[in-house]
Amino acid sequence: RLRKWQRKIRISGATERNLAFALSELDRDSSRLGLPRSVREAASVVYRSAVDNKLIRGRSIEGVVAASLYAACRRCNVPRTLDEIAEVSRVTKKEVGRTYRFLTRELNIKLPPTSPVDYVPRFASELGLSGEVQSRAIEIIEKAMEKGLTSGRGPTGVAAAALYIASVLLGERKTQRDVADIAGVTEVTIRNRYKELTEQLEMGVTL
Amino acid sequence: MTDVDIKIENIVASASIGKDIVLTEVSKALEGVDFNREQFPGLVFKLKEPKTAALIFSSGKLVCTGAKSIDDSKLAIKKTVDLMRTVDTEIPHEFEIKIQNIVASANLESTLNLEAVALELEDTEYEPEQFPGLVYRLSDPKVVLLLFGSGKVVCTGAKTRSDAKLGVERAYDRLSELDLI
DNA sequence: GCTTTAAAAAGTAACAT
DNA sequence: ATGTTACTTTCGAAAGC
Repeated sequence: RLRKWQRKIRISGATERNLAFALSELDRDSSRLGLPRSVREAASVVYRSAVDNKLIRGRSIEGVVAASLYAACRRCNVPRTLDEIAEVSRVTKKEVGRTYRFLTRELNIKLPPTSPVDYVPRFASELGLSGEVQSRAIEIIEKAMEKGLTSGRGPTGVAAAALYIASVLLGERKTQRDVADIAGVTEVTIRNRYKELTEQLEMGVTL
Repeated sequence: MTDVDIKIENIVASASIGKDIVLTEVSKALEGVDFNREQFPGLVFKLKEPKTAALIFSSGKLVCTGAKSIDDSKLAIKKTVDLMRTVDTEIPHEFEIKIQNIVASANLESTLNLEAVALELEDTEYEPEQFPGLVYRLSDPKVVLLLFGSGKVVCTGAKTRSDAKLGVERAYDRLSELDLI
């Protein structure tokens, strides 16, 4: 009896220790990404349910924390790319993605693919672009989605191209290099996306 | 059932010549062999015709990849084993060959709105941030399909040509039922 | 899970011209 | 600015870490 009791204490002690470690890891990653407390809390909810459902087995705490954070960012419409999550955590992009798939499947979390629209506010503010440019970029993205121009394309590339076009149209022009750097894509990608958007959507040869 | 043409792009097959072999000996009969025991336990041999690659293990088992038809896959294995037999006459002439995986491509001839497919179709994964194709897992036949916005498709996991074809056709019909084609 | 092989799809990236 | 090469995803077998 006594042995069993002591063992339980030891286990719960380890559980608490692990949770404390996970939460500190979550705080570290979140602050490095400049995420609001609400997102961090959403991530901790995901992490705790992963623990409750015994999904940590065979996985690193860091990996599950990173994947929980990635999922929370998407759910809260303030997405971070797998690369950005991998940069601040000490988990590879591959493992964050793999653990994310595992968690969403096991916890029945159904998240639609990230919309390029969700990247607009962050990229725009980092580029110092106005609310008007943001609205125009979002209009462009919505038109693009209706015409199936976003299928298979990276959300950040689409958001970057839409912001670039909107900035030019509204006289707040930014260089492709600046937009590319902030969106984390190459100039070639912005060029490919805006060529497609300006051609397939009504826009004239305004660039 | 809608008929859709498929093209076999790659075949993975395995075989077992019932006898253990000494890889360093067998490698003398093969040209351009790669072998790093620390890196990988198998000996890598590339055959010119049919253009395939074989992984040969000391247990006498081998894996052949790259063939574009079942006949070519079997022919490639037979040719490789014939070469091995020049330095090990004990290797039997009869042994079993098993097709393990067939990769095929097809065209649905209709563009797809992947975000819509991801919402309506069951058992799918779509993460455009990572890969432009949508992953669709079918249980019967048990194959995995990669669907692209262009309407092009890749089917993998099938062990027979008919299962690969059936998989593509079932996917096509399912997309039709859901008005996603 | 990793290591090695081959192959297609379409997008993106890295480096060269 | 364009071109080439290469990596992302899916699958399976092999022997062993």
